[in-house]
Amino acid sequence: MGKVQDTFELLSHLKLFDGVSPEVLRNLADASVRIRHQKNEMIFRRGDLARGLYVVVIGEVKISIPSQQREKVIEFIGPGQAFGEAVMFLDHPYLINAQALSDCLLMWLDKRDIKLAIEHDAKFSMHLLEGLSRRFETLLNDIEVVNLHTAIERVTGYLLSLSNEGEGLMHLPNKKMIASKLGLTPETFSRALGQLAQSGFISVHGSKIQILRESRGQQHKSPLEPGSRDRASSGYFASVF
Amino acid sequence: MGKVQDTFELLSHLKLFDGVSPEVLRNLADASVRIRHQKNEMIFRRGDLARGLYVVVIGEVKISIPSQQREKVIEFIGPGQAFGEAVMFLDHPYLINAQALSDCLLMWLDKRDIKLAIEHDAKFSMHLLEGLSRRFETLLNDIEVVNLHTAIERVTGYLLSLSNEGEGLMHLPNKKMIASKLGLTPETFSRALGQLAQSGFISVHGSKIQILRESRGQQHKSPLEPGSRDRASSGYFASVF
DNA sequence: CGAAAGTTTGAGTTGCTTCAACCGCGGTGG
DNA sequence: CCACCGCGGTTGAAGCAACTCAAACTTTCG
Repeated sequence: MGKVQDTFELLSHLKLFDGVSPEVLRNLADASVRIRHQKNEMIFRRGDLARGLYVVVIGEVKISIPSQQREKVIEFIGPGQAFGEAVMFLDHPYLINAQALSDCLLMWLDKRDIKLAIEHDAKFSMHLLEGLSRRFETLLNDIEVVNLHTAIERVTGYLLSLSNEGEGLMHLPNKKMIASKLGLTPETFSRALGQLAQSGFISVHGSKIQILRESRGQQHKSPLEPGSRDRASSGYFASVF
Repeated sequence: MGKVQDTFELLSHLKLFDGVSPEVLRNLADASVRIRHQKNEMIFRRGDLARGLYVVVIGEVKISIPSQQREKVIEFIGPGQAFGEAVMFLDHPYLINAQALSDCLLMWLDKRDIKLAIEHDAKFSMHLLEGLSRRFETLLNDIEVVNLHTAIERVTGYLLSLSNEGEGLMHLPNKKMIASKLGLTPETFSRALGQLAQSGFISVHGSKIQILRESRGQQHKSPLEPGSRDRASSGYFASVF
C-alpha cells in the first residue's frame, strides 16, 4: 500500500502522466515496477524483447545504437521522459541499447497496462503521441545534421542549441559521447572545438565551454533543435571564415 | 451525402482506420478534405504550419529534408499510410517537404478532428502510435545506415531489403532519389551498383536490377552486421572481394 | 525529333577517419 | 607518498572513401 501510494505520488508529478485521471494513474502505479540501475549498467540491449516501456524518475539514460567498432549515441533521456515505447507498439526486439549514465530510478510498465491506460484515458494517449513525435523530430534533426552538415557546423549547432536551453557557460562531460551523438570521431570533435576556439567563437577550458560571440543575425539552423529556422553555410559561417 | 458516404467507404478500407468505430469514422469522414495533387506538386514545405495530417489514398508521396545543395530523401509514403502527423502533435512548423511522386489522392484531417477521434476511439490512438513507432524505427535504421555503413553496404542492404519485401527482379525508378535516401550522391550510388554488378552479386540493366547471389547467412533485418567497417575481413564481402 | 533530365564514367580533391603518440588527471596499491 | 595504470582528451601525420567537377551517354517526354 505504502509503495503504491508513493508510486502514485511519484508518477503524478511526471509530465507523461500529467492530467491523467486518478483511476487510470492508480492502476498504472499499481502495475508499475521500480527498477534501480547503477551508473554504467545496461538497462536493455539490442535484440532484447520489449515487453513494456520505461520512465526515468531520477538519473539519466543513454540511448545508442551498438556497433563493434563504435557505438552511435542517439539521445540522452532525463527525468519525466519515457523510452523504449517505440518498439513496444511494434512487437519488435530493441534496435538500441539503453544504459544508465548515472545511478537511476526507473519505472517500468508492462505493455498490457499501457494499452489499458490508452483505452481508458485519451490524455495519456496524447502524451505518448507527443513524446513519440518529439523523439521523431529529434531523429529527423539528427539525420539532417549527419547528412547535410560539416563537422564544424554540427558542433556549432550543438553548442548553440545548448546555449538556447541554458546559459553561456556550458559543461560537457564525456566529449566522446557528444562526438558520437554528432556522428563524429572524438578526434574530429576535438579539432572542431579547437578551430572554433581559435576563431574566437568560443573558449574551451577542459570540459567548460563558453560562447563568446553569437552567430550573426539569425543563427545557423540549430541542428539539434526542432522547429528552428533555416540556413547552414551562410550566417555565422560567412562571417567567421 | 454522397461524398461523405464515399469517403466513409474509402477510409474504412485503410489500415489506419481499421477497427475504428463507425461513429468516429463517420465523423472523420465528414471532417475530411479530399486533396488531389499532380505529379511533382509540393504538398507542403518546410516551415509551413501543420494544422492536421494527410493520408495517402492513391499515389505515392516523397518526404524529404530540403537543402540548398541537395535534398535528403527520408521516405516514400504509399496508400493507407499517414504523414505529417509527427509535427502536428507538437505545434511545430514542418521540418520536411512533402511532394507528390505521382498523381495523388489524399485525405486531409484537421488536428481538432484527429484529437476528437483519439478521445473517442482508443483503436485509432493505437493505429497512430503504431504508425509513428514504425516511422521512428525506419529513421533509427537510416541513422544507423548513414553512420555506420559504407556505400556498398548501404546499397547491398537496400537491395536485400527490397528483395525481402518483393521478388528477385526489382525496378528502381529514379536512382537519384534512392541515392539520396541512402545518403549518397548519384555518382557514388551508380559506382556501387557497378561494383556489385561486376562482382556478380547483381545484374543491372537500366532501372531493372536482379539479385543473382544471396548474401551468406541471409540475415539483413537490421543492417548492423559484423564486418561493417573492415569489409575485407568477414561476411558477404569477404566472399566477393 | 529535340530538349531536358537522369545516369554513367573519369579524374582530381577533400574532409573525415585512422593510427599513433602524448598529456593530464583520478584512482589504486605498493 | 609516489609510481603506476587507465581513461578521456588532444595533437600530428597519413590514408582513403566519398564528394565534386566535368563530360559523354541514355532515357524520358513534350
